[in-house]
Amino acid sequence: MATRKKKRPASSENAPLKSADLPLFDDFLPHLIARLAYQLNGDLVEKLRREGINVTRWRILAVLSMGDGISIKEIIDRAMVQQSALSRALMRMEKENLVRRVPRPDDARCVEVYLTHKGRALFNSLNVVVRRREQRLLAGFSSAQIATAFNLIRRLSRNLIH
Amino acid sequence: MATRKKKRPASSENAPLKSADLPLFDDFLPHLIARLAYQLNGDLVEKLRREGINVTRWRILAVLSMGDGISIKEIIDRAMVQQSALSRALMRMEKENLVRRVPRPDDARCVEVYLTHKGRALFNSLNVVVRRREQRLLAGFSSAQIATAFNLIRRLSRNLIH
DNA sequence: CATGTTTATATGACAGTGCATATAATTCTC
DNA sequence: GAGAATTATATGCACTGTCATATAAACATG
Repeated sequence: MATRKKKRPASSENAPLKSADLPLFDDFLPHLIARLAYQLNGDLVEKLRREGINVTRWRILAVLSMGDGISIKEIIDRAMVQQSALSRALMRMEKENLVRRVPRPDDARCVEVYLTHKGRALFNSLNVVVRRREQRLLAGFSSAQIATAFNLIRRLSRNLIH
Repeated sequence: MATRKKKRPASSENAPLKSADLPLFDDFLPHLIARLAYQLNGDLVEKLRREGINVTRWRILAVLSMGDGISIKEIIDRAMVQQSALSRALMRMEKENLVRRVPRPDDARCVEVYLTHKGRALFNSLNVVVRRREQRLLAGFSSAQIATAFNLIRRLSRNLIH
């Protein structure tokens, strides 16, 4: 699978080409990023499966571990989960005693979400394992290169903010 | 600054956990990459929705446009879609006349998948739009920086190959 | 303060996915 | 060349996610 033909970049513009001449995606950064994220995700899924949780739940736990008592609205962008999926996920997690949902006193529209002890313990135990992915990802990088990597990803991300 | 536009929920008042001491994910490269991919994905979904197709289908079209007549097995890793999901997606796409599935003559276990004219036309029309994402992503990058970006992402990806 | 608007979450309907496994074709081994 | 093992794809089932919309609370405005 790593045996893909290389392309000459800059040889021609985006003229309509025969499909055999189109190494379309190996030179397309969004695709490379999608692939990298896909690989990382597979890695993560595998680690979470042992504990029987999925990526959505992991992200929710992670967000909450950074600060409890926030509303669903506030979780959405941090956890990268849609409102509707989040709402359901949180209800399921409440049933399993991983989180607690409490109506906000001064605004009954909002629900404050808290980690339970069980939820926090689960996060902590998983975090140890999950954190190791970074080492493998950055294997062979000097600390200067690591800094470059962080800056680059952050800058790319910033470029996409509307 | 992945999270500049978000408001901190006044961490000092309601934090049994010292969230300020736990910059858990903004300094965690896998998470930054996941976020970047998430942003890109949202972008892509939006563009594809107008044509009524989803990301899975887009990836299948893209892979096939690079070279027809390959088997499902060969599509899996290129399209980043699981075998089972792929199998079904292709059946649905065949019903909509976007692809053709033909048993391979010398090995009837395999199915050769071909783009139809309609499928190829759809890909071409979408590709024009989708390709523009890269420009936005790389806005403000010098060509040297672009080269660095490609090298970095490729290197990170390579590190995850077992 | 009745009513329209906005904001936050929930939910019905249903498409899509993943896991485990079934089916079917090929290859291997003796 | 019969039976076991392997390979490629399909499928039943449960679950998750998405879209559109419902509900419900707070806010705004005359």
